[in-house]
Amino acid sequence: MARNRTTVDREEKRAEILDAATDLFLTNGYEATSMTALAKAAGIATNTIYWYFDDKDALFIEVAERTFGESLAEYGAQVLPTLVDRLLWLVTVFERLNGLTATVHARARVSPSISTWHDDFHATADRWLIHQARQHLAAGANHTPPPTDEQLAAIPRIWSYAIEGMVVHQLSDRERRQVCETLVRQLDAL
Amino acid sequence: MARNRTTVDREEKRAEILDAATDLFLTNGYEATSMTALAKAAGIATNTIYWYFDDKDALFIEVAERTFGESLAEYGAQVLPTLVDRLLWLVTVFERLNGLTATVHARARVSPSISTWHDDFHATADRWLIHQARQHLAAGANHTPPPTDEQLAAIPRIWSYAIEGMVVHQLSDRERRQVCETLVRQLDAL
DNA sequence: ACCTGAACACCGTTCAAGT
DNA sequence: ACCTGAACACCGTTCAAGT
Repeated sequence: MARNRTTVDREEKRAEILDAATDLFLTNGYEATSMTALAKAAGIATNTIYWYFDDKDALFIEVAERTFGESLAEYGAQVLPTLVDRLLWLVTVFERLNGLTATVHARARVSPSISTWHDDFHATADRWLIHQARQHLAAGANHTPPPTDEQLAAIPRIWSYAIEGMVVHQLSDRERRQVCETLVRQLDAL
Repeated sequence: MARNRTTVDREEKRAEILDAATDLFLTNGYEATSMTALAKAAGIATNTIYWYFDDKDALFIEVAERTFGESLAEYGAQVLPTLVDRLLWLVTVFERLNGLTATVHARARVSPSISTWHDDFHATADRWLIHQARQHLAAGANHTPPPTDEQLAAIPRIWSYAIEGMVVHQLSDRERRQVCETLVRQLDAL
């Protein structure tokens, strides 16, 4: 029916704009990408973007969500035996987003939409990290006594801040491994 | 002599502009502060700023340097007996810079001047943090064997990323203390 | 419903002209 | 040497007008 046909077309057009935005945001950064340049890459007038998206921030959120989604899908297809490997993999996921991590933190202070998205993102990330920590500790089983929930509470924060910091400060592979190994060694020693 | 008189006047005028910039950057943020608003606050024409400073980034660097300098001066006048207290104090120093930490990371990707300043800043911070860690370990003296340099190498990075993360993500006092206590407990356990 | 040309209210920065 | 009015080349966003 016509209703359905239209909906499909709309999604296709949205996807085209998102493709261009993803490409430009990841290669040139958010601030360096103007709506005009984005429209030109998508082959439409600048203001047409506003018929499909609320504003530039909304575009950014969808780009970030899409990129993270793709990365998480790849995770299932991989074998990352150790916790150190899994943390290092997370760093590469964030690195793919290039300067977007710094952009999120800067824009979260002025944009309510990006701020709430950022909060949700960290809530999800924290759950994943605490799960990884528990799994790692259970596999080791060489500690007496096991750390309490209270003691583990700060772990996902320290880890996510470390991951963001490594990406933002562009550490080398060697330095990253050193940091991740220290993080895991410190968890074991807790 | 006239030479000297002129130099003094110039420094005074620079200081006036810096006062206005510090006030506006810290309360409204870097991006939200336009050169026009800044000029109005300083009581001069917008383009006059460019006779005293290269560009907006140069202004930012001087504001950041000045604010950190003042905070470090206060450090000497305080008594912070434990390492946890010292880390928590560092968080409040960064917090005073409001959203400027996120701005530094975002601008460092596009501005060479801010990038090199940022690198220098972290080099200094790393030396201070590693000194604090060593001092703390020496005071405790209840570990066998003491951690090697290799093992301590990642500590200043983990700490500075955690401090930046706590400020950027606006943790509560309680959460901050929890993170800092965990960081120190993990150092002791190393 | 979809798309656009033109305009709006900005932005950081430059430059010729003043004193 | 110091300061400015006016302009430059942008920016994200809006809106009336088209189809």
